[in-house]
Amino acid sequence: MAGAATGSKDMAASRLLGVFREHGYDGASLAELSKATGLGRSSLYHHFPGGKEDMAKAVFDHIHEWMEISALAPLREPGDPAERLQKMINAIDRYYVGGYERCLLGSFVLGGSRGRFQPQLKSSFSGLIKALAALAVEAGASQEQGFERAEEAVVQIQGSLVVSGGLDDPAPFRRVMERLPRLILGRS
Amino acid sequence: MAGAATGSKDMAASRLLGVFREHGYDGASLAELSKATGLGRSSLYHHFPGGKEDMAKAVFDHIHEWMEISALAPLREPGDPAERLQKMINAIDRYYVGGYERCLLGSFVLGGSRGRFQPQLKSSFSGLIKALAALAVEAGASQEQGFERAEEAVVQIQGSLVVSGGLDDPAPFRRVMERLPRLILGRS
DNA sequence: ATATCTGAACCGAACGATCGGTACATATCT
DNA sequence: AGATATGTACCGATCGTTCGGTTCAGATAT
Repeated sequence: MAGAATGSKDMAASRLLGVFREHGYDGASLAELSKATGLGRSSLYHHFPGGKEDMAKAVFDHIHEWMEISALAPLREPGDPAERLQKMINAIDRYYVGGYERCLLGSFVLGGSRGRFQPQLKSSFSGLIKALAALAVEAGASQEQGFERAEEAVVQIQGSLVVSGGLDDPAPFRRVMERLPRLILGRS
Repeated sequence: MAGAATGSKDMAASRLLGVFREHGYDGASLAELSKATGLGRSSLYHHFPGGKEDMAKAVFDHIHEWMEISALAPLREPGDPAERLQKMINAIDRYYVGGYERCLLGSFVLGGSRGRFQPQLKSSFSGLIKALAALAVEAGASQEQGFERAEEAVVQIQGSLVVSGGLDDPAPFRRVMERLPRLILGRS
């Protein structure tokens, strides 16, 4: 049992994530956070002494870890760029349940709590863009092209989640997922 | 002075818009809505008997009206498609202050209050997509192509507002604004 | 003309409920 | 015993909403 030390806290964070995802930061109440985790109020404050804000930070860590392991790691493996990109796309598709689930990052950006979490948001978005840009460069793009393609990819992912949510129709998200390989790897 | 009858209610709605835009639905408190409009709490309830939800609905109407007049009307005028599109792009750019201001539609989609306003959200997004699609078709695209381009345009606008907000950098939004003409009107 | 009535617009105070957060005594484990 | 974890009861602040009451322009009545 070497690396399994993150156990209970990580479990809590994933439950908290669900609540923040559904209600946003302001909309997520301690009552629901408590119910979702199965922890009483004081237990929550034991694990997250900084209160609600601390819980949200833990959720960011959780997301960061997920992104690193499930989305970015495949991009850095050896092998065919197209295959590695597809692994990441599949991970993202699973994460957003085909476009039916909201993005917590987007929710925090557009919600009233942007300022509080700007560093985490910035780090998440730029990390994602950088990893995708590296892959694009590997696939033959120039540094500048690679960055532009990567930024556009993240823009389209985020935008499609908003539009799919607004239309109550996962099709826009699905179409973006299909466009991603050509967008990142080039037009041929 | 014929059509100026929408006066005070519309004025209030535009002030309310600012608060909802900045704090989201859950984050916007009656105290701030009152301060922003200059109306006391109970005066707000006089104009919006349905309370906070009613105020948000009024804000949607306000947005719908703005979109119809400032963004969509130019698209329907006679004249060069590229020029008409550029008018709309300029209007959007002004509306989001070059990427520094949030989108209320996106905020409501990603926030906890999506279900309450789904009809309005759906109508706004699909109206925008339809108008852009019509212009694309006029510029030579097939029906299907036109719709795809229009959807992608809205996806990119929304996505760039999220990414620009997350990175605290208006550049992604600006780049999308620059890409829009080619995206809608075709590659040539 | 002037007194009377009406109703829209407005207000601050107060409501019950819930908010995020704390204190503390009791478990549970080592 | 001593540290870690949890449940209960509670705090003041703020939430969205409602209430009682005032102001004042304009219609109506005499």
